[in-house]
Amino acid sequence: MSNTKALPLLDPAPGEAAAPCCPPLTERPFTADEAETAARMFKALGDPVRLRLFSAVASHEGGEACVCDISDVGVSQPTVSHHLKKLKEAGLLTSERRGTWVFYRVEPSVLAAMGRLLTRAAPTS
Amino acid sequence: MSNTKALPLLDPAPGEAAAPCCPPLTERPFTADEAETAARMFKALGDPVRLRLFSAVASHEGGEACVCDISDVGVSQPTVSHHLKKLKEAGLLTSERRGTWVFYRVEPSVLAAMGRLLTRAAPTS
DNA sequence: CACCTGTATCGATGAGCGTCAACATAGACG
DNA sequence: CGTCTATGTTGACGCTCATCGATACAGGTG
Repeated sequence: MSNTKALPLLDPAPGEAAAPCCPPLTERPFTADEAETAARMFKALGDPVRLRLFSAVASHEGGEACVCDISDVGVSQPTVSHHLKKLKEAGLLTSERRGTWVFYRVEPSVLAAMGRLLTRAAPTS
Repeated sequence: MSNTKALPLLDPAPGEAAAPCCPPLTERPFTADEAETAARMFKALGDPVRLRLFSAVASHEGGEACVCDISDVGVSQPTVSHHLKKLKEAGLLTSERRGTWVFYRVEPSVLAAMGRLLTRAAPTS
């Protein structure tokens, strides 16, 4: 159930390619709400296995990969599935069943939003 | 104890301002070692309170702030101290006692390294 | 020196998370 | 329809972590 439900970490403003959840970290102190939203993304990438899976998908051809292609991360198959689900719930990945295999694909706008988060707003001093 | 011990998440290559621990996420599948290193940074920012504290320091004037200026995040003072220690251990902050107060300051090179991690290598989708 | 303020540490507690084995489901193929 | 492969789900276990109150330490002030 809830296959279509994935809490978006971005404002899905139509017409805007990537509306970030928050300003750059260095621009303003985060509010409790902004911090909660952004921390969810960071926490999703805060596990080595998840980071490897995400990197494997992101670096794969076309930005998508079958589970069978990336499941060699040293943990059991249920654990891989569990982490992929977590990444999907965090809005970092989307999944699509294609015949026997399930393909995961990165959400490019989220990547851009996170990059903007860490972009130094004022590099001077 | 271990006041001077802070595991650096960057290669402290002399002469190189910011030597990132890892390539961009989209460039190559992370190795187990790279993932472990990078995940430590993400995990440090994966808590709303820590993210607020870090953002408060990063956005403060001069990139540094006294604890008394940023400790209004809804948790007790020991918890604030605990999270600041975690951020320091992750290499994201440095601390310096100046009289009565302790000032925390961001490590700019780490911020740049993390930004590079999330920089899309191939923006042409 | 006594006292006050700011910050760190300690010990405990409760919640959350990563992991696995076992089982369930989906599609392909005969 | 039966079976095989690929993937997701469930339940349980152990560990880590976020949080707090109490306490300790540091430094300024009288």
